[in-house]
Amino acid sequence: MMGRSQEEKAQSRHRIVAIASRRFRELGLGGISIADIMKEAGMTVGGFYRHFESRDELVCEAMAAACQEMEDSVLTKQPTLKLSIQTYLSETHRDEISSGCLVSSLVNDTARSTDDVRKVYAERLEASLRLLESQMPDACEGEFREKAILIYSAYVGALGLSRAVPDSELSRQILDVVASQLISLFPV
Amino acid sequence: MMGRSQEEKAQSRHRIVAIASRRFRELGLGGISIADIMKEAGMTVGGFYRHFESRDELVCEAMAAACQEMEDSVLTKQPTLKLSIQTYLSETHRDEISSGCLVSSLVNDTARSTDDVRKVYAERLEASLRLLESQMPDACEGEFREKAILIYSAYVGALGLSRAVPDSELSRQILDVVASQLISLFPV
DNA sequence: ATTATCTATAGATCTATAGATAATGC
DNA sequence: ATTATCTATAGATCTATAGATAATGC
Repeated sequence: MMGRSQEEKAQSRHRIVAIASRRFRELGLGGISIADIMKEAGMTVGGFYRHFESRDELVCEAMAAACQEMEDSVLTKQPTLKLSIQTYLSETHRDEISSGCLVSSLVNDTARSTDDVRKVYAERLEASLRLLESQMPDACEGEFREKAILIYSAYVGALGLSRAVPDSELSRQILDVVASQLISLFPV
Repeated sequence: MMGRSQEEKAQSRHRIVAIASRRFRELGLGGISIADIMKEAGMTVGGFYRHFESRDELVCEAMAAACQEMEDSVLTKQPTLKLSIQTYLSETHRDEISSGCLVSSLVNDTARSTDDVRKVYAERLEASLRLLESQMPDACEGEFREKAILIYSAYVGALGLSRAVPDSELSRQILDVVASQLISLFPV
């Protein structure tokens, strides 16, 4: 119906990526159609391919955007390992999947995806591991990276399990006991 | 084309469930069509709905079958905690996803599924936790169940991450460092 | 007669493209 | 003139159903 300025086009693209980034985390990489993403961005499906070459390109961009978002929020708000553990393994993080960590919410999807997707994912994982290493208290003897890998594995597993089980009591227990054990393993 | 005996029907059903159970773990719960599952079972799509009321019913049955399979193989073959850790976090388990543990390969799919699916999943998780508890060495002071939850979270996270990252060096490192740290945390 | 499976297809949905429309921007 | 978006649709695919076919089993 309308022509639009280049600035509006850039805003449209940003809106598409932001919505895709949230919906993919919530519903999985195959859980929402391009038509529905465009509708939520206030547009129709026909405009999509002037922004992206393919659906896969949007998947990569949306994952990269989710990574950047994590980078910005996490780095500033979690200065200590204890706070990082409590935040990652919180009921809030469990319930807000569409704005949460994609390393957990898309781990199965990524394993079944293209190499492009997996590379974006691995960059985010490496950044998270580096952050954990930097938060490791000096009291921790031994290799920081190895400990970071154990902590992050427990993160991804515990958050994933807490979202999968139907029993809310068990769900909370998983988050709580993994958090408290990680904290006691790596004392501040 | 043909009529078949009731015994053959039971075999057909078993074949459908066995194939679905493998393919769902490999490709995700939405990653393969009923037509393709039936084709792999040597039949066509038309016969499906005399066996199952809906696709969802097959998903539940296939997951329950995968659970039973785990129950049978794991219980007998992993008498000690150390062996359990080494088996779960092995490159073999990582690479044989279609016969591997569904708690790891379908954790994200389950979180986005119906309550029926989530209940089957939770039963499997509880059985695995009980097994881990029973393998816990007496030297471990403290609550066995809490330790089992930490170990299983690390299992699910580490195996998932090792399948998602594109770098095979990192993939192996994740499995190795999580396994060795778990073993040192819970000495035999 | 019943039924296990087949062929065929309706109806829904999804990706991607074609052509129209109405602004932008030289 | 260019282009950002729209409407419309082609072509593929998926779930579920209808009706036909050829054995089973009373």
